Amino acid sequence: MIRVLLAEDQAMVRGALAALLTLEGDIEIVAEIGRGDEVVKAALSTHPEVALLDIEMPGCDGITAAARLHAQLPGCRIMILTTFGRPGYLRQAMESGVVGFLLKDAPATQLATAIRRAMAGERIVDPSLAMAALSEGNNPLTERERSVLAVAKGGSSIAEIASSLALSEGTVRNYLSVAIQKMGVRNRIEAARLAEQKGWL
Amino acid sequence: MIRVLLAEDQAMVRGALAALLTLEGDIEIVAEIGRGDEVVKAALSTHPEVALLDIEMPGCDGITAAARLHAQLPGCRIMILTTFGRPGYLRQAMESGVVGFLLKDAPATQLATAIRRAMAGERIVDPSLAMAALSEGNNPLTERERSVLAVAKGGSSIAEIASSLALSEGTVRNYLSVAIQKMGVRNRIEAARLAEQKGWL
DNA sequence: TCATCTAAATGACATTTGTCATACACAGTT
DNA sequence: AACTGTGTATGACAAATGTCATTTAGATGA
Repeated sequence: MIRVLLAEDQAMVRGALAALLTLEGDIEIVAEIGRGDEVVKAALSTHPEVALLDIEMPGCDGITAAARLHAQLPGCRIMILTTFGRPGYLRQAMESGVVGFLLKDAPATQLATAIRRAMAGERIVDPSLAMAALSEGNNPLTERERSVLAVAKGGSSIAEIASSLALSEGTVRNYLSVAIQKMGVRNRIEAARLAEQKGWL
Repeated sequence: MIRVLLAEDQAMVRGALAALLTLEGDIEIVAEIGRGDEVVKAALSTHPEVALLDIEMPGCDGITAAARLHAQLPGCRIMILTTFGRPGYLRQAMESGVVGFLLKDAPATQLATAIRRAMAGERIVDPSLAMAALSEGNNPLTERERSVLAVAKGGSSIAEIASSLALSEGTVRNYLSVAIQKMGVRNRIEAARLAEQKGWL
């Protein structure tokens, strides 16, 4: 039996995935969690061989959870199972010790297969996502541009961004302006959108 | 056996939900669809007794699909199963002939129960959502304000919104200004966000 | 018919935003 | 010590945006 930990915030989806995996004779769900910050604790007490993590979770996001889990329990194979095919996430995930990256758009049958392949030591990446990651290239934004965009995303005014980051308004405008040009969009709303969509946060 | 149609765009979630329901002895999935605009066709050929629709789907959204399905096959009990607990959606859904509204945040066990209760002629609404709908009150936006906000949501400039709706720029500014004041926010980005979040689209 | 209402438009105005040139401090290199 | 790059800041300016008073043209209704 392959011992699997399942972390996904939507209870119904989590339960459904558990049902799906339980139908496979060789897979056993040893932990079900709905928050990112409880992953490590649950893993330490249940010793899963494979951990399946969603990215969007309350507490902490799946990629952060993956990094922590990898540090604490390096023997556990971590797979990300998520809605978002942002190439930037794939890169971050791979740097966090993740061995597989599946999309919820993939057929349900692939999930069990992927788990078995992960157990066999393979790396699993959704092929369409891998292609996208290659063609996307790297994050063109600097650290500061990212942080400014992250705040701008919420719809704040320049003045609010400036005070929330302890920068001057002019500086904030500069970063936004540069980011807007780098991404070839026309205002900070589109810039924030695009950056988020690509996983460049 | 209760004949169920399942429409949900993420293949893995769809498959998992199907597995979950199939475990129940009295439920049979007669159709699985990943697009809103294929719901009616599938229903006409498989005659489900209950249809489970997600809101976010390619082709057309679940609420529109519900309205069409209700018109074509009034005997089929339609339930919305979705991520978004926007009270505005609940109202629209109820006006579209839907008998139940469940959130994916609810425990997995509730799904089968809800299906059986729908078959028994009950209306099923997630209690937390019903409360929210009551306390939220009504959509304060006029038709035009809504359409302008719907375009603004994508990050377009005023000029783009104006041409896309065949209105003058000044008029668009007026509508946005009124909407911004009605909602007590500070710019159209926040206004669009808030309106969407409340399901006031 | 007249009064009223609404959607749409206009124009004026202040504020916010995006762009750009420039400056300065600091760290790391050469 | 001089050079380079980066992060931060200023100030100036044009363009976009938000606000407001006012107008026009249809539609509705008494």
